[in-house]
Amino acid sequence: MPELPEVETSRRGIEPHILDTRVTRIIIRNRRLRWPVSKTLDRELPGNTITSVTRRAKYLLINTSSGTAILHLGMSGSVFVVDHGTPAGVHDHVDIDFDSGKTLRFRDPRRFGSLHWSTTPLKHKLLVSLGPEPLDDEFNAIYLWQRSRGRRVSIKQFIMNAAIVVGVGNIYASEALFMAGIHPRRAAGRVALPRYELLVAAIRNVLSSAIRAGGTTLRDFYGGDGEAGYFRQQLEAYGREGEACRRCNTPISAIVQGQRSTFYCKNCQT
DNA sequence: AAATATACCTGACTGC
DNA sequence: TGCAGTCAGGTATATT
Repeated sequence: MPELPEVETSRRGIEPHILDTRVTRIIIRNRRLRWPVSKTLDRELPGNTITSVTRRAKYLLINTSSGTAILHLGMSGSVFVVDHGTPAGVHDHVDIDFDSGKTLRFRDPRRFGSLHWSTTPLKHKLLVSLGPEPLDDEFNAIYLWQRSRGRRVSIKQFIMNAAIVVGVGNIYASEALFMAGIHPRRAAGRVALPRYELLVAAIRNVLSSAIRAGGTTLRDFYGGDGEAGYFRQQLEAYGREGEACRRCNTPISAIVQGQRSTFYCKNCQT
């Protein structure tokens, strides 16, 4: 599943292949993604040259001088570069052809992904209310502490709220709270500033090491499926119910919060 | 306003 | 071996 590190890895992977090349056509085999893909995209994208590929939260922004394609990979999406004419599979919903002979292909079995066209992408409805990037300086302990005052929502749901901070998915939320020693059910408003220092460091740490891992295992991303469980072996809490905590040997507990599974150590996290 | 539930979708897995 | 049922998960949106 594409977490922020995989989206960033995808960005780094595709950009050199499509930068400064011109879109010759777009083929949309299935418009029924999370939202129907508008025909505006078919009309506006072809003919433009790619100026950069950037990322905001888990959105990939494929920029041209006259507008931006906004792509979200959802739960099961991936993008990769193939040669023109490579046969498409059943879940290959969109192809963007370039004058280089290459095709950028979007594959998404569960169709939770989305694709939009915008001339002002950062003001797009989907992006305008997003919180800071977890690896930027404006995401820090004081910021989190201030935003959390008076909030009774659990700390886990708080850090997964994209209006607070983007890019912390279900897996990394459990991991970061484990690293910081904070109980996932604790109210966000009852976490003290020093513990937010630990939490911010943990979030940065887990995301940046996953980006490094992603860069390694997704090396042959193009044409591959890119779904390798590159971070599996590094997980300390997620998916380890009943297994020994690596710190204290207490069996890891599993609970459900907001319809999502949470894993934690009831001895180490308070 | 904040918190919580729901919807979207299908591959992988479980139990009969 | 097949089949029905369950689960997973990002996030906008609806509901409480």
